[in-house]
Amino acid sequence: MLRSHNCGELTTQHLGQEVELAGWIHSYRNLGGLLFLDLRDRYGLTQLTISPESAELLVQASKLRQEWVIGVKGTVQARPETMVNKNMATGAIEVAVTELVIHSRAEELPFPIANEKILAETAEALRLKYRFLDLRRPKLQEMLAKKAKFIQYIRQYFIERDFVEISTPILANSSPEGARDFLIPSRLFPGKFYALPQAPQQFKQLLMVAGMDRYFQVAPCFRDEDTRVDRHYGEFYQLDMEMSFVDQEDIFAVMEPLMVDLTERFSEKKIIKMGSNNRFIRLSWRQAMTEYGSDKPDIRYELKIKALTEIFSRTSFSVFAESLASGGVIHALKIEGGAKLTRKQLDVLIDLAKRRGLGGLATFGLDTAGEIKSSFAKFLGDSEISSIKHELKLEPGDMALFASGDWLTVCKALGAVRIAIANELNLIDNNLAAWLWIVDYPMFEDSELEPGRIDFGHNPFSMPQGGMEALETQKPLEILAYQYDLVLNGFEISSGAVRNHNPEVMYKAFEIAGYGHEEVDRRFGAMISAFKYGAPPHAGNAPGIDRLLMVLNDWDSIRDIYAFPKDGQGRDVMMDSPSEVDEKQLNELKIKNVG
RNA sequence: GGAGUGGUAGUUCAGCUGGUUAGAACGCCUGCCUGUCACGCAGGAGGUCGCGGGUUCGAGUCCCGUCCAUUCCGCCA
Repeated sequence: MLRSHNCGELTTQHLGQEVELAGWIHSYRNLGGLLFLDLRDRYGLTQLTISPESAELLVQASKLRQEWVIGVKGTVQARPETMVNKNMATGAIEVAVTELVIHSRAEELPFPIANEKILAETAEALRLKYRFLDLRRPKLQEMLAKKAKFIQYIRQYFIERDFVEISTPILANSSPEGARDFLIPSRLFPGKFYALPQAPQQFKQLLMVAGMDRYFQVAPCFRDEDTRVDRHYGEFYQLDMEMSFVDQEDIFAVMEPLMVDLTERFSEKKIIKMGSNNRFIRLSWRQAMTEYGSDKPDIRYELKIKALTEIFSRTSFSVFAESLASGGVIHALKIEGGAKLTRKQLDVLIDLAKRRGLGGLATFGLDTAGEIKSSFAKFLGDSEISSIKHELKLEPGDMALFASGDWLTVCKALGAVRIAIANELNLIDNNLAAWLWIVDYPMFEDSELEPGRIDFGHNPFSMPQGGMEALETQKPLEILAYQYDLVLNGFEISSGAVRNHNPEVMYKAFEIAGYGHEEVDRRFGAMISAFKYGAPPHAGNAPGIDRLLMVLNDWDSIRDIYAFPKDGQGRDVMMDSPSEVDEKQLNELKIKNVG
């Protein structure tokens, strides 16, 4: 061993002991005759002193620089009483060095490691290129350790409940379930491709058919989509789980206690807004969209939206009247104390609404004296005005923003405005964790690409509520699915469903979305065929592990949660991937180099 | 794919309406310093102002193009 102790463990209990430490030089302070070094390793910092008794040692040590790796032998001694550093775990002691060995030197650093203030501002591109240096910071090391414990806890939870962890293939098949695939050319079958799995969806359902009725996996998932603050490029991990002979309630009953445990153990946040029986609140998709303008609403703050279409059914305000005539709706977002918003703040909000497809926002508020301040009250009748006040329970100082137009556009735009206001008015309490389920998703939706065509709303493998009968008798857009999302503080944490395990129902559902029998067989052949040999009813879901940890800890970026993340454009700037490959490799794969 | 913002020392930034030799802090180098912990003090090195073109007597500054970075949207469970 090149050390007897680590840099975080020595205390006054070790006084007088001869110890060996090793680590990086975090900082050095050369006072001429006396030299101090802070030695750092994963466990902490320990101050080393080199005093003039050994002139040779002092000369040797005066050449040391930041981030060199050294080993020392020395004696633990108490610091003089007035020199104790209370900000340091090992601040009561220091090690008087008697022997010093330099394990390796460091060039001038591309960015400062010891200076957190400057480091925090350092361009991410540079830190990613030197990720091994960035990872020397305690914050990132703690993150990696915490993530490991987090995953360990999850595994333990499922193992204790008789779930079996099963690995599914990484070399899988292209699946037309949403995102862009990563393709891997086959050498043995030129012209054919593997795809990295976007999720183990089909495999886990096949495991249910196989009878492994409780499955889970910390599953790597791959999607070739652009990054976001909460979306890492390319690869991420899901806690994938599936159960047989269960319904939606059973999945909730397994997931909720786990999420509560994880919140309590791995974040400082207090859980709020639990529903009855201490269970998570549930909102239907339609209700969430109407009241919060989002299918992943942040309910840590109120700011609710209200549908007020009825009030204006005979309005003479032409903007609203025209909207209603073309089947539109009118919703209002009430802002308590909103009358204090400045013209400039309102303009920003209106601009946001316009970018989200609205013509604008109409304002209706009461100043502190109770007088109406509104951009459109002059076009309204008395009964409309009193209905607005009554329905929104407007008090002096309050204000509401009105939007009219197509239902979904109004919902989404007001949802964006709602979030902007919460940020602007500091309504968000980061000490809270607000969990909820969004349920009753529509099975189908109007295609955004081809108006008039019908697409799956969410996941084609979900069981329609009402089963075959619903598919045959109800209007497609009115059919709901047993589909549920788990939401925390405005982030979608998980998505899941009761699966459709009946081949006939599946063919029918696909038929409605415009897929013929043969096409379904071609694309989902393995699964459909398996369902013809005795498939149990099953359901599951798959929380994103990285995103969950990020939200629980208020880490700013999903990239903080990976040891070696890709940058904003999906590159690994440290390893320089993606990169070009040898001609020989391309030839083996029968790929022509077009570059 | 679209839009916004930015690019000046190793790093983080300043540089007003165009004007002499482009600055600061930290880091780096040299010297001094025996209780520092953001050590202190003195001195020094370090710059193709992203790149190309243009306007001008004169461009880090203005204009055009281009590349790169970054945020949001599109996309995405």
